Formats: sequence, C-alpha cells, structure tokens
Amino acid sequence: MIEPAADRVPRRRAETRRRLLEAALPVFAEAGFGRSTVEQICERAGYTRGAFYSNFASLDELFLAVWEGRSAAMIAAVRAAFDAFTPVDLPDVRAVVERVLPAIPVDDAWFRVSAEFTAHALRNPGLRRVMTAREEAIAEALMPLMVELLARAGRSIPDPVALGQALVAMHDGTSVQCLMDPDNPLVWQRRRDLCVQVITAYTEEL
Amino acid sequence: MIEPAADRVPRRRAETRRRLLEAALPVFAEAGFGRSTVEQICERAGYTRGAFYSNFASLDELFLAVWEGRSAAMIAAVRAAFDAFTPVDLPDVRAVVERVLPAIPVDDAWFRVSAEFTAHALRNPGLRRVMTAREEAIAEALMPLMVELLARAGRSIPDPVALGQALVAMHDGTSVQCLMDPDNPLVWQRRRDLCVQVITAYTEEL
DNA sequence: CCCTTTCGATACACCGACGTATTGAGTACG
DNA sequence: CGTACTCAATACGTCGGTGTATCGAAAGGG
Repeated sequence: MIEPAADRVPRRRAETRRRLLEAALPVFAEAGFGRSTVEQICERAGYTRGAFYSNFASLDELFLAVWEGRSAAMIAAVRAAFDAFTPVDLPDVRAVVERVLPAIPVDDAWFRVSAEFTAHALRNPGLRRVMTAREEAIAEALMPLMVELLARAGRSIPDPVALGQALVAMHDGTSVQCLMDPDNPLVWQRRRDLCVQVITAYTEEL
Repeated sequence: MIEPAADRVPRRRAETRRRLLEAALPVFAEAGFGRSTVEQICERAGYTRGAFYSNFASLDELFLAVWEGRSAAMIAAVRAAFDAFTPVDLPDVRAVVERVLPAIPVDDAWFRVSAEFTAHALRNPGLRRVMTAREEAIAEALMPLMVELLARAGRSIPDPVALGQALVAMHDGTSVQCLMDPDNPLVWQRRRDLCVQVITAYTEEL
C-alpha cells in the first residue's frame, strides 16, 4: 500500500506506469476517489487491467503515487514562479501577495482529489503520516523563498513555522470558497486580502 | 436526487427515515461516501434494503438529507454555546476567542463526511447551490452573535461579510491541520492565534 | 543470435451490490 | 368489523468490478 520505491525500472514498465498515473488523476477527479475503479483508469490509459496489476498492488497505492507526483510538481511550479519574480520590485506586503498568490494554483479537479484523499488519510494512520510529511516538505521548500521575498519588502518573520501553518490554512480555506463561487471576483479579492492580513500579522518591520 | 420535500409523513415512515439517517452518518464517516453501500446503512439501522428504497430514491438523496440535518444541528449547537457565553467577561479579542472557539466542534467524523460532500458538490451544480446556501445560513446565524460579542470586547466590524468569510476559511483550514496532528497542542494553539489575528485585523477599536 | 526475463493481454471464477416486483403484515378509516 | 392502503421484507435477475492464473510477445544480455 505504501512502498513508492522502484529504482531499476525497465523502459517499458516506466512508460506504462506513467500513462496509468496520468490517467488516474482525471478519473479520480471526475468520479471521486471512492467511486473510481481500476477499469476506468485502465480504459483511459489505453491498457487492460492486467497492466495495472503488474504495476500496482492496489488502487490505494496508485492513488498515493499520483498524489506524491502531483505535489512534487506543485512545489516545482511554485518555486519556478518565485524565481521568476526575483527581479521585480516588491515594495510592500501587498505587492508580494499580488505577485506570488496567482502563481499558486487553485485548481478545481486537484482540489476535489486532494480533499477526498485528506478524508481518506484521516481514516488511515499510515497515509496520514505520509501526508503530513508531504505537507512539511512543501512548507520547507517554500518558506526560504517566502523569507527572502518578504525581506525585500522590508519585513522579518519572527516565527516562520507559525506563518507557514497560517498560510496553508488560509490557502486551503479560501480555495474552497473560490471554487464554490468561482465567478465572484469579490471572493477572490477577499482571499488576497486575507493573505495580506495574515502575512502582516505574522511579520514585523525590519 | 434533490427533493427534500415530504410534508404529510405517516408515523411509521418517519421513524424508519430517522433511523436510516442516524445510521448513515457513521457509515459514511467510516467507509467514505463513495464506498458506502445501501446495505451497510440498512444493516446498521436494522432494516433491509426494501425499507431504504421505500424511503429514499438513492444514496445521494440520503446523503443530502444527512448533511442538511447535521449542519442544522451544528448551527443550533454553536448558537447555544454562544448564548451560554453571554454573561461572562470579554475584555479583549483573545478572551472572545478563548471562550468561543472551543464551542465550535472540530469533529473528525463530521469533517470527513463534509470534505467528501464538498468534493461531491463541486461536481454537481445543484448540490453546490445547496451547499453555498447552507454556508450562508451558518454565517447569517452566527454573525450577529459575533458582532455582539466583539462589541462587548470593544471592537466594531467595518465589513462583517469579509470577516465571516475569513473566519470560515480560518476554521476550515486549521481544522484539517488539527485533525491531522491531533495530539500536538502547538497546532491547536496556532489555530487560536490565527483566529485572534484575523479578528483583530478585520475589526477596529470602538 | 538465441535464451532468459519481463510485461501486458486474455480468460476465468467469484462476489457484492444494485434496483425492481411481489408479497404479507400492520394501520387507519369509514 | 371490514376494507383500503401503506410500508417493509423477501426474492429475484443482472451487471460490473475484483484479483489470479496463464500465455504469447517483446526486450535485453551474453
């Protein structure tokens, strides 16, 4: 169920794995994790169930692999976005938020999947540990960048961990609201505002 | 799938309905919505599938009914808690938070169910409307109480809607964190802190 | 160039859950 | 008291998904 290790993978298998992983996300998103079946995923990937079972032991294992891949990609994307912003002017907290926040995806399909995975993980101590570890990795990857950007806006962070947790909560909480009412610009505006307020509250002038 | 209307219900039917609704929540919480079956629920309620199908057209319909019932109960509980706090001293924002926040349940089983309902609702426009309506009802029920409590702590609220949205986001976001790591008092502490910060940021001295 | 290994497709047997149609018991009402 | 009706239990037939066992075909190594 866990076991993401597989170091010496032959060419053919790697390709099949990749396609299955790729097909899984949309299926999970459309049907919901609990309602997704091995067959649906294989069909979309263009394989039969035989291929699935020679690559994964269970749907849970596949799900976990998808989730790990996706969150790694997310880290990479956000880091790239951060790097791209390095040269621009960031006079204050609001400027940082206006620049950085749009780089963090609020993606409907992904949100559904991760909400269901969260619920699933809350039922399973093993998965829960994997999940908190992944969250920590994200925070660890992003906080140094945050520190630097805020320093350039003239702010220091007394308790980076607390700020990290607050930002994650803010992101998760406001994402739902934005997705529930996606055409209402006010909701998005309030998301940005809340982000500014949180950062301001958890930092102090240099 | 929607249709919650049923005004003239006979005695016997009402009892069966109630038992089925009661049995459904724990089943959904344990198995997940997608993996729950009509049979599991009937078994726990002490009926056969025949009873189910003469009371509900589908699992979806039952799910919606459960969710509506539970969120109504939640509103009532929180309101009762608020009322109980009316006489005590509330010198500042932190005192308000320390009093009120523990009254808002962070319940693992319910969180799982509502996370899955959220994901499900994001897939279904009809359900989405039901859900936003319910959220609004919650906010509407609680904001007046919030206004009064904060007034007693010497604070006014320039934009109550914005504060409401921020508090909901804060609650949702930090709930996950607390449930993921329930034995870590720091996480709970940070939840309270964030609440204080948000309220402070969205109110001003009278 | 063959021989071994690996991978994915097919076939198979097996539930578990579905929804409906029918039946019988309990209830209300004239 | 009898009739009409309502509701839950039972009894189907069906479908879709599961996981395993087997087999042929490609790939890779000596």
